[in-house]
Parts: sequence; structure tokens; C-alpha cells
Amino acid sequence: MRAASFDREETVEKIMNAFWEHGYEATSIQVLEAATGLKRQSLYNAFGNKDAMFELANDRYDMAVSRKLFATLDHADPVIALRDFFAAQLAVLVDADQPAGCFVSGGQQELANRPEGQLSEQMRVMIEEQHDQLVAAFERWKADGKISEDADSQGLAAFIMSVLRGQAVLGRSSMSHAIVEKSAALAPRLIQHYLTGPN
Amino acid sequence: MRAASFDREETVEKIMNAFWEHGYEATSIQVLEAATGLKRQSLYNAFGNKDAMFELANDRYDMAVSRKLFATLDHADPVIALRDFFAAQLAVLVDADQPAGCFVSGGQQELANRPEGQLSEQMRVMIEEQHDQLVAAFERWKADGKISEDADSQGLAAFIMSVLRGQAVLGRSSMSHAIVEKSAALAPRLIQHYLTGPN
DNA sequence: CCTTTTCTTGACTGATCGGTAAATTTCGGC
DNA sequence: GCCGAAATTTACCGATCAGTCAAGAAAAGG
Repeated sequence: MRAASFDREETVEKIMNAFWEHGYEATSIQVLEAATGLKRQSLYNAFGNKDAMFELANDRYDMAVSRKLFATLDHADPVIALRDFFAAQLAVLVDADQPAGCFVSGGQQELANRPEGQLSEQMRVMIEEQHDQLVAAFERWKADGKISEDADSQGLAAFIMSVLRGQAVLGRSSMSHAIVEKSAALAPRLIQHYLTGPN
Repeated sequence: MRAASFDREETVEKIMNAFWEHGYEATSIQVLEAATGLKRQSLYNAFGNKDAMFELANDRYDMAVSRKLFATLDHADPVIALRDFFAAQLAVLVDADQPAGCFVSGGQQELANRPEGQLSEQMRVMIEEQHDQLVAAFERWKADGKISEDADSQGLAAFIMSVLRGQAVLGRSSMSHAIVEKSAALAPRLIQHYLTGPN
């Protein structure tokens, strides 16, 4: 036996950042070698193949980034929750220490039309789960009497998912950060306005 | 002299559809050969190189698809305009005769972090122009007294751009078409609600 | 008809792609 | 200390990438 000389978690994070920054196709094994400091065969030995590395990166993004964002929805007050939700989204998108944009949006765009749909299926599930979390949040606020019984949870969830993905696309280019900031500021106000009436 | 045996406009359209469907990287020259029915050298002879083909495809998308969408904003009534705007967007995204999703969103995601930024610059300009068209529309409605003087044209434009891009991402996978439909239905109502108050 | 110009065709380049086989090093177990 | 197993390194594989070269085919101009 011989212990691996690298930390697996750290390596997965580096792989995630590489895919996040360059996308699936443009992240060649060479790029992953440079990003992780490992040699080709060490990567294959540890993770299998490129698709498996992408899946791990996707999982890690889900755990480390997405879940933190959606945790803001746990707040009992929908106004505060949605304000924090979009603030957290903005923070991710403009954080200079992280790659620009969003892993999920980028991957979805690039992999959706692939003939072999293993990876796109994984991303689709992620998007569906996020949508369901939003629906659940609105249903919870409904049950707690925080918002009207008539509110369309499905529609609102779908709408917020759209805003989320769109901000991720625009946040990809630093030139559009101003647009993302304005959008992130206005989005919760629009929704609040719709839910609770003006004031 | 000898006349080319193919119609240039038709060929550009086929090239556009290929890039639209597969993205930049995944659309190899082989794919373009199959899509256009032309041989390699004919393509290079007619268009120069791959990047030039992508630029032409991008231009054509702008002319043929985006402009039609933004033309709905010309209507004097913002309620009708925004309703038609999102209806037109939905129509593009769910049209089975066209590739799924949106050329602009896909290209922006894939090319934004390229070292050589020729193509991403072109897409950034496109996004900026669309944003400006939205701002202009709101300013016009303001001047006509259709919406409040206090309305934040910049913010609303930024917000709508986000929704637009996000719907394009979600529309990329046919599994998410239900989400796009709900989002496209709710978006204009939310904005209208915000602009004119409930009812 | 014949020449000339252009388009078309098919073979080819060097680079890079994802993935693998075999050699070499390094370490834990005895 | 040495042996064997696992990690690392180096070299390589066929396939495909964007782009090119040099012939062959076809049409316009005379």
C-alpha cells in the first residue's frame, strides 16, 4: 500500500473550479493537470474518466454553492428570505475569488443537446430539485399565512428559477455585473410587491 | 468566373442552426459540412474560418430572431408590449422547428471566459444593445405617461434581461419547458403589477 | 472551341483530444 | 532491509480538431 500524495477533497475543488471556469469541452485533461498539479494518470487512477470528474465537480458545486444559496429560503418571513436569496446569488456571481457565472447554467447550456445524456440528466435533476425547493418554500409560507392562499407556487418557483439562471448567464461576463446587480436588487421587490401588494 | 452552386443566405442559416444547437466547440467543421451539404474547402473559401462563420451566424440570429422579439416593445401600451414580448420569447424557445434554447445565452456561457475575446465581445455588445432597447422602451412609456415617472428603467431592463436569459437556459432542455411556460406567463404580470399596482 | 478563373473535391498537416500500457518510483508491512 | 503493492511518471494510442495544398471539374468570356 502507498498513500496518495494529494488531498482528494482539495483536488475535487480544483477540478470543480476548472470546469466552472472553462465549461466541459474546453476543460481538457491538460487543463485539469495544470489546475490540480497532478499528472494525467493520477487523475484517471483516482476518478476514472473525464465525465466522472465532471459529475464529482457538479456534486461539489451543488453541496458547496447551491445549497448555501437555497438555505436562505428557510427563513419564516418570505420578504427576508427572498431578499437574502438574491443577495446570496449576487454574492456568488460577483465574487472575484470564484469563477464567473454559474456551474449549473454553463453545464446545462453546453451539455443539454449531447447525444449521450448522462451528464445533462444529472444537471436536469439538479434544476428540478431547486425548482421543487422553491415550490416547497412558497407552500410553507402559504401554510404559515405569510402569503396569500391564491399565490401560484409553481409559477413563482418557475419564475425565480428563470431569474436565477439568467443572472448566472449575465454574471459570466464582468461587463454585465452592473446588470446583475440591478436585477438582483429589483427581483425580490417585484416578487414582494406581487405577493403582498404595494408599500 | 464560375458561380457558386449554393445559396449563401441559406448556408448561413444552416450554419446558424448548427451553432445554435451544438454550441461553438461542439460544432466541428465536419458538423458544418453535414449541416450545409458543402465540403470543407467550400466553407473556408466562402467564409474564411470557423470564427468568421460563428460571427455570421451570430449576426443572423440577431437579425432573424432577436429583432423580431424586441420589435414587440414598440407597442404604445407597456402591458400589451410586455405580454407580447414574453409570448414571443416563449414561442422561440418551444418552437420544435428551431434548436432548443437561445444562441446568445449559449454562446455567452461558452465563450465569455475565452482567452481570445473576439467572439465574446460581439455577444457582449449584443446583450448591451438589447438592454438599451429595453431601457429606451421604458423611457418612452414614461414620456408618454403610460408608467410612473419614478419607474427604474435601468433596473427593469436589467431584470427583464435576466429573465430572458434564464428562460433561454431552461428552455434548452425540453424537460424544463413547463417551467419556461409558467415563467413566461407570470413575468409580464409581475412587472405590470409593479408598474401599475394590483388589478 | 478554348482559355481562364473559380469552385469543388479529396488527401493531407500538425496539434490536441480522451484514454491507456508499461516502466519507474515510493512507501507500508513483515 | 527487503518485498510487494500502489502511486506516479513517461510514453504512447487512435480519433478528431481547425486549417491547408494541390489537383480536377465546371462555367463564364472571348
